[in-house]
Amino acid sequence: MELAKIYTPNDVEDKWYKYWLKKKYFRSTPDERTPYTIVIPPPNVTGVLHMGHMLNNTIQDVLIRRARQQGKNACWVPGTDHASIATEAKVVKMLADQGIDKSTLSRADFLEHAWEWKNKYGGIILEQLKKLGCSCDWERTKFTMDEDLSKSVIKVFVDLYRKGLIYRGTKMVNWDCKGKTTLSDEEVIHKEVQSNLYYIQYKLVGSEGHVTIATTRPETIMADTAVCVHPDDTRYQHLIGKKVQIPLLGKEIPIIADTYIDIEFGTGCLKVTPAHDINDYELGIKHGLEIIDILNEDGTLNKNAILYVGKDRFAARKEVVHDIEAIGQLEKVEQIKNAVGHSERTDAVVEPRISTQWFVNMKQFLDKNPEVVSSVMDDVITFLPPKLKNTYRHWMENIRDWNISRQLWWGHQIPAWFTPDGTMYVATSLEEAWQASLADGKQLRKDELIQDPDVLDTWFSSWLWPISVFDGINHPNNADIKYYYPTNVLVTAPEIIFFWVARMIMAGYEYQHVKPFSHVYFTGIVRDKQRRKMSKQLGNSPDPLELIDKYGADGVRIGMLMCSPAGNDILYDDSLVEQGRNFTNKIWNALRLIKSWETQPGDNDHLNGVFAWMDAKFNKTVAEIEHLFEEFKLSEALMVIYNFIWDDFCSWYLEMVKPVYGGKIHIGTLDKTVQFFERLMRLLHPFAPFITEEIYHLLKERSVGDDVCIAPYPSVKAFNSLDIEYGELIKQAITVVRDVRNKAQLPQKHPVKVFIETDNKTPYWDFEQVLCKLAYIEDFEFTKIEIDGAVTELIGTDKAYILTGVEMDVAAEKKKLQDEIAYYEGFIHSVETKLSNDRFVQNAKPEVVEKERQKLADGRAKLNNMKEALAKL
RNA sequence: GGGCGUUUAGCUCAGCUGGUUCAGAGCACCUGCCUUACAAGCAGGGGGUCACUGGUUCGAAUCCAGUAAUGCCCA
Repeated sequence: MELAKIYTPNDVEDKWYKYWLKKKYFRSTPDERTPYTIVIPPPNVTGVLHMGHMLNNTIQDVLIRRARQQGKNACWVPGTDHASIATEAKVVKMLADQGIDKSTLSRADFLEHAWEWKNKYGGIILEQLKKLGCSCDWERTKFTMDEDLSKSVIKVFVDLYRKGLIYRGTKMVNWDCKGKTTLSDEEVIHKEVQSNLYYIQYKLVGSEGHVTIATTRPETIMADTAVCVHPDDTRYQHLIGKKVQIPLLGKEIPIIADTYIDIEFGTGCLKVTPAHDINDYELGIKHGLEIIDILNEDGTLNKNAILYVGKDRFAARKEVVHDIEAIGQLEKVEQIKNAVGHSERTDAVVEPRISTQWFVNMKQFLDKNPEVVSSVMDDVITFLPPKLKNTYRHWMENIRDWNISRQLWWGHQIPAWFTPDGTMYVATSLEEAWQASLADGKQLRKDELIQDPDVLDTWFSSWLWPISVFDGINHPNNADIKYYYPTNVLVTAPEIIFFWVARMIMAGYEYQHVKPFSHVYFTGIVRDKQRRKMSKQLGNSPDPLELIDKYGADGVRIGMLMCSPAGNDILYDDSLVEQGRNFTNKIWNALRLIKSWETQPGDNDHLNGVFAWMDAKFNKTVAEIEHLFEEFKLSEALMVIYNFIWDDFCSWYLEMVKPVYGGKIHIGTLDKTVQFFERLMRLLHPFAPFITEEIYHLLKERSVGDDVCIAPYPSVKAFNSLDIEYGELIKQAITVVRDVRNKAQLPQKHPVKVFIETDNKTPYWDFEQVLCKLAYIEDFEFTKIEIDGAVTELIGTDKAYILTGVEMDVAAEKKKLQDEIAYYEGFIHSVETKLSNDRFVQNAKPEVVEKERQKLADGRAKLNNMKEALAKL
């Protein structure tokens, strides 16, 4: 068989992915096996695969594939969410490009366009996940606006409303002028920016003089309804109760006093704008001030502003400043740094705005479900890394009500209907609402009931995800939800901790009375080498599909995972995926080597030690990996496998069993080797699904259904550590001999004679041929005496005399020995000091003391050997 | 301003509830090799006062306190 010299992943990957799908290996239905469930954190339906997704989904796939191999019923549910704001924005833009203005469309027409768009472009990301090798049960693919999921959302809304956990209220909310909708607090990103602090004079009414206020938002002066000072502030005390005039506008407003004012900040005199600042709003309520809203939904000034009507808030700001300066009432401008809220989706500067919205009463919700906090704090749900528990608790303790209404069309329309007299009916359908109104004695036609035009926050759908994908809201006891819930692990980014993790836990306890998942694995953020977050705007992110194309999905997966412990950011660099690709190539070439061997009968007893070593070491490695998986240390587990395959298997094992040039291999050795290789492929498969499947099948003919994808994952088995010790000793011996040659600048194959002085000849007997082959030893013997003219080296506590046949550099040899003697003398000294310290011997644990004694004995033996050798020189 | 974290090799990170002269891995770097599986490779090698200061202890990278840098979240 001809195998390419370099591994080419592309064909291999497509082939096997199709094969797995055909065999329905990713399909899961409830049965008697233990379930292992992961629900994908649904990406936006508008989304395309980015580096963060790659990392996140690789981790999920590793976990799910391993579980599948372990014989669990592995179920990974894929899907997308409808992303109200982002999707609506895209559709609006698409329509605008076609010359259609959204405002000219009816809601129904708009939604038709939106669905059309979704069906055409939505879910690209799911196709991309297939390229990455993700083993989702695609038959279970869900979308938050599917019929059953929508029903779940409406049902939950009505239920929570009836329980008094959802209310409608007028409050100061975050307004996104670009998206023209409110946002929840979590959707507002505070960014530190340079701002101007304008000092503006307000003239006193009825007397000379003025007060000066400081503001970063001068365009809001038209909405001022008071000026406020601290009652103890001696600068202003005499002015309390008087009036000032708003510049330009000339309107008179009172000077009020409140202890809320920070005397130190600015001038200690605050303009109060109840409609456009949350704190001012509170002040306004307290002092009964008028609330004047001067902003339109798109951020332009409305007629209430009287001046600058129709102008954008930022344009108005400039003009206000300019005009105030012109009338000499701009005192000064200072540069300050302040945090300004931006919309997570549109990046528009968020305006505080009074409006009537729907809220979830979070405090009450948590009081009702105390497990939401305790489950995380008590590790009923474990967080990885655990440090995020604190963040979680802190948020929970300072939680504010969740604004769940959005002024959009794309999403779940709020199931509340209003009668012409303003009575509201919350119900799962118009029919139900109408019936309720009839019961109230209202004589209305159905079409007189008007539904609230707003939709629900997308997160109000996705918080139900672990339940709703199994239809557990509509059918609480169906077979799926009973079998798959709670899920095992949620893999997500730390940025989502409040949006998702927290709220999924809330929904889980409210509706299933059980946690939604047992573990939450927080991935890091993928950044570039300069630690900048990867983003489209910066253009610092590679295209994931190009990467897969160039390095192979396995290479990319390995590269991404190699260096990303839970919670740590990953600093992406091409060299990572390059390393991944190199590794796949290494494996490929190991296969090529094995496939090139021709077999012959005979015996291979001389390799028994090698087999025993490899076997024991494999089992030891499996145990290590098992342990690392338990702690979700996937990077480390991968690294262990990487080293085992590259070093132990390729660099040592294969070299040991490899026939000499032109020679043939014993059939039993080939069988053994194929077995080892196969076990390694099973071990590696969760990380690199494609190449492992390919190799698994190239290693030998397989019967139907014998695929690595479902082959048992190697389990922990007992092993004899002596087998490992012997192998490691021989490796050391080989290295020592090579090193002697190297130091003497002799060619690698320069023949040498080696004499070993040892108490235990077994390892040398077991490995003699291998030792001689790899170290190019011409003649190997045991000895009980010094060998003249030989370089002396230690292999553990054994002594090796190496005759190179070349005059040795006595001075260098002496120097080497002297250095080592000095080292061991120091070592022995330190151990002796420790042991002669009574307090150590008395206080330390007995096994620790025993260990120290052992160290001392070992050290002394070695020292003696070296001293003797030195004396001979 | 409040809270949480981090600081170990040039880079990215391991180092569990103190106990091998404990300082480790991968990458990068240096030296020598195109040795018929692999130069996407092989054989070797150098490199760190564990941020700083003090404390606890027989013993500290590890525990405690303070300092300094830095990051994240919230306001």
